[in-house]
Amino acid sequence: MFTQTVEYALRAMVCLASRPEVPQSNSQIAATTKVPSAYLSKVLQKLAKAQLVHGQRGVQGGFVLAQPAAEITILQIVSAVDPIQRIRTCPLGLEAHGVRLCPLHRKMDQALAQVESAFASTTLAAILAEPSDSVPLCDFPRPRCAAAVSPG
Amino acid sequence: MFTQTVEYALRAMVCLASRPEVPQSNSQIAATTKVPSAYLSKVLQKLAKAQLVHGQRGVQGGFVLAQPAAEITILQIVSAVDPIQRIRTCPLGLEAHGVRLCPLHRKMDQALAQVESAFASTTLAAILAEPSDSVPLCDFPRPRCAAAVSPG
DNA sequence: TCTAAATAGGACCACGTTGTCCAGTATTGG
DNA sequence: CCAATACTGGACAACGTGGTCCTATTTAGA
Repeated sequence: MFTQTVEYALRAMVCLASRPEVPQSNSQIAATTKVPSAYLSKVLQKLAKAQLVHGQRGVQGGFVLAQPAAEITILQIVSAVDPIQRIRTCPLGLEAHGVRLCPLHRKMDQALAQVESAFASTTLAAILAEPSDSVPLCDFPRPRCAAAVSPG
Repeated sequence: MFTQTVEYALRAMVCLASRPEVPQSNSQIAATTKVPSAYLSKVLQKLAKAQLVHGQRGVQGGFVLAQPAAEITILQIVSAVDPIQRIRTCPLGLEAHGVRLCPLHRKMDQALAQVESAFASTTLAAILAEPSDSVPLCDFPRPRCAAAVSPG
């Protein structure tokens, strides 16, 4: 239902949000998120174009969030890499349906709207703050770990 | 978000449900639903394997619903051609997440669950019965038309 | 200034989905 | 039995997504 690219983008953003201070390089993020690094670089480029991250070249460079995690929603991330296509006009091109969709497409669009709304109301910060047995991207069960594996 | 195949399958099922008595041939359905007929035949085969429609060969053959429209849900149709993949285990394969997903994947799966639930609670009959300005697959605005274009 | 680190971005390939075409087979009617 | 109808199913082409690789460019620091 969601594309691989969306999954990757969300992982990368969670990774960045979990250590907001230091820039993280493509390969660091790739290691933490288990995303193929060459492909991750494409995804990060899309996120950069959408102004969600900022990439800094050169030694000590890497990526940082372009805004505080509390101000970035899941929907923004999804929209940056693979926007949810709402159904706005009849897919059959029937004149009579135009903007007022028939019950079938109305139902489908309602489902899309629900997803959109759920994603719009969830920020990166909320994801990281949520109490849980497990922490995003982190392989040890208990809390108190900084959500990302600390590099050796 | 939803695949083309899902869209086609739903159209075909609505088409069949709108005239439950007579079998409709592939090309009739294709014309009504504006789906490429060669591809529609693949979709109908999937629906047949899922026991949602029954195909009858030979003269006067065609497809009919295998169950009453009131007993077929949108979810069944979607599942037949392109099942919604719920997130059941951590996509990163992290041991600690196992069944108890981290907040990120929990959120994503909740969105999937919402869609699933919306589709599970909607039947074909409900789609056709719903009052609306426009009728599925039908290009004239007012009700009282049988939801499918009557053949000349 | 030179080198190493790191992003930016283009070219390219593999694969699944979508879509087409064609031969095979069942069914009805004459 | 014959012919027309219509589903069944396999082979194959077009296309977009996911994924790899290689080169150019920027930047920090010795």
